[in-house]
Amino acid sequence: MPRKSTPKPYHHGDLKNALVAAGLHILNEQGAGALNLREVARRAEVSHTAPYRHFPDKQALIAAIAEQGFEMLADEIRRSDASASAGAVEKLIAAGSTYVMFALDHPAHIKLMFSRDNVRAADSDLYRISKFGFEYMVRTIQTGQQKGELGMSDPVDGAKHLWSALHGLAMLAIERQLVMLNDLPEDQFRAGLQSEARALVRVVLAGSASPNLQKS
Amino acid sequence: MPRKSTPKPYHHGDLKNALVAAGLHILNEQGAGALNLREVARRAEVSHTAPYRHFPDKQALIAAIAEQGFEMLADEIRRSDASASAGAVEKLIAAGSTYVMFALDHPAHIKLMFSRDNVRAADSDLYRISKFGFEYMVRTIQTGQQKGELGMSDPVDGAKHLWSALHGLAMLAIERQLVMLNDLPEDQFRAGLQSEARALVRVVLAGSASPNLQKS
DNA sequence: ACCTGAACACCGTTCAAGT
DNA sequence: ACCTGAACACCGTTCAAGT
Repeated sequence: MPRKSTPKPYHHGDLKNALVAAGLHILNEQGAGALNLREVARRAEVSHTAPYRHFPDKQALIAAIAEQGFEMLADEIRRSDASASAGAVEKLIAAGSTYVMFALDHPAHIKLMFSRDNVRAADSDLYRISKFGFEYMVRTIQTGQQKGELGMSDPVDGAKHLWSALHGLAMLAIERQLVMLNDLPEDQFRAGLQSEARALVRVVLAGSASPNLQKS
Repeated sequence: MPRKSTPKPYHHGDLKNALVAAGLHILNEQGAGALNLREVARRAEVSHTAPYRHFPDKQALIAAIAEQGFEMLADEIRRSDASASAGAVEKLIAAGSTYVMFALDHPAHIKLMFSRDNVRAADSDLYRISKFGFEYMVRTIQTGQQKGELGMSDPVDGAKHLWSALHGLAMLAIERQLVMLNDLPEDQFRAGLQSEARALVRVVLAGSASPNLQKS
């Protein structure tokens, strides 16, 4: 008899990806506290030991979920680059805003992505993709300098400052540490944070271009 | 017979504080993964149910540990303020560097302090002390403006930008995301990060003072 | 090759007792 | 008032079996 289209979704072919998808779902719906191997197995409808056929331990599954997160973030940055207008400043503002909005939309996921406790360093694919955002900023700054749109001295320093500022804003936002935004309704929180992100990129770019910064 | 000076350290008087101290010790020595109630009880040499006489649940103990962390951080910022020279820029650079160095010295602790998963919002003492750093920056910026040392428009915006940048740098540093520092030996990592923190404060202050930042 | 059920050590929490 | 031991539900991981 021919297989129906939805009887046993995996159980054989693609359990590995199904487990990652299940983990992602749990992370988004129930948060990091609910992300455990047995729950993942339950959602994928396999026994609680089945995941061990595909991942050596819990950390390996989490690393795979983190990698998927960095790929999602890289996709969004590429999309933001494509739809932003041509100038380097505009592209950096768009990418910065995208980074912070990604964090707001996937708070548990981005915390997991940047948690050394959860994510082993060993995986080189994970390492590579985790640097995408930073390298995008370096490249965009370099291009902007060549076109005379940015007055910054060192692109790597500039990207470091931008990334620090954006990452900090994102983390403080998802931990509800930004008092001025906390009491706003969901949609205004989002709009307010986006505006903060854009302003922050402008401030860092302006500061990086400022000539009178002696070393210390 | 008279009590010796070290036989049963608590068991009565101050178990609550002893539990917080034990938790702190575990956090610093073994990391967040090892911080659980039974381990805390073991280190305090009481039964694994004794903590429930002082904290309703694990989260309450963690909130107390977080509060202690914010108090330690506030102390360090006060110390930094006292020893920095008089100018607002110097004070902000010193405080920013102090913030980042605190994170480097207590990585598990500061992650716990800023983790909404672990720390309930309910405790008003905790809430108050958690705002100390931000409010210090607002006050210092205001003073600097009054003395004409800072050209910034809004002190709250300035403090927000500074805090975001410093918090981001601190988090990225402790998660070993700053590639350019990772391969350095411990002491050079520390020195490099401190230099980054100081440079970052200068950049944000310069950018905040920059006149040509139109709203978006 | 891939999956399962029993089993072990461990944790958070509750509860009936002990002093 | 404060502390303890037994007990329960739950998790990560291992292992001997099953198809």
